[in-house]
Amino acid sequence: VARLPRGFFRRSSLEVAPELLGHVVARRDRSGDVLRARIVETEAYDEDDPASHSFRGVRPRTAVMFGPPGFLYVYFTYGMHWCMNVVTDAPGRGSAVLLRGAEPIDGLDAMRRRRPDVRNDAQLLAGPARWTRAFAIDRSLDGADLVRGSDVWIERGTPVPVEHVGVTERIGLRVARERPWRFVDTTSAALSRRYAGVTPRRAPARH
DNA sequence: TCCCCGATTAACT
DNA sequence: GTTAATCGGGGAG
Repeated sequence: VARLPRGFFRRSSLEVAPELLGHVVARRDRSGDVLRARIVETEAYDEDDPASHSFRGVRPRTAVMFGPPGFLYVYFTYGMHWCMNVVTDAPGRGSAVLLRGAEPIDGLDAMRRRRPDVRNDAQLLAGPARWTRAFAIDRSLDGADLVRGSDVWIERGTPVPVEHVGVTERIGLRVARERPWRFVDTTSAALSRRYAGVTPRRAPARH
């Protein structure tokens, strides 16, 4: 199975985020189990974006975001959760795509082992920190090469057709929340938040 | 050094 | 709908 090439990631995060939907994240864990999942939810972040970790420039934590594309940026948050991103755009540009949700394909037993409390398989990877826990992703994978590495990579899948790509505001932000930079497969049951569709407008007043 | 709060989640009312 | 858990980043002093 072909991996997505470096060039796929060497574009703006706003282009890459919706196009990642439908492709497959693969992970070989320390037990040798190979896990696979179909991407159904992403968010774009960029350096001109007050909500992005790269907004304040290069820091030890965010150095990977400013490096070459096609690498994994992993960060720790809320004192207990890991989240993973795909680094995008040219080197020097602090941009990335947050991987927020996916549908399990292979390695279900290994995922369930890490989340024995989750009843519904569709919920195993429905959220950025749920996904990293089920995939055993932590700081040791920060900076992993998705194009040539053997711990985590991205295989070519079937892109989600544009009519099934939903666009919404990003989740959990207080700053720049309004940017419509979250992308979902509207047909998926593995979203971190249900896609509500276009907000219905109030019927025009009659007179 | 101190303080605030976060690209979250689960368990509440 | 609200909130506790838990810790590292970053700004203020």
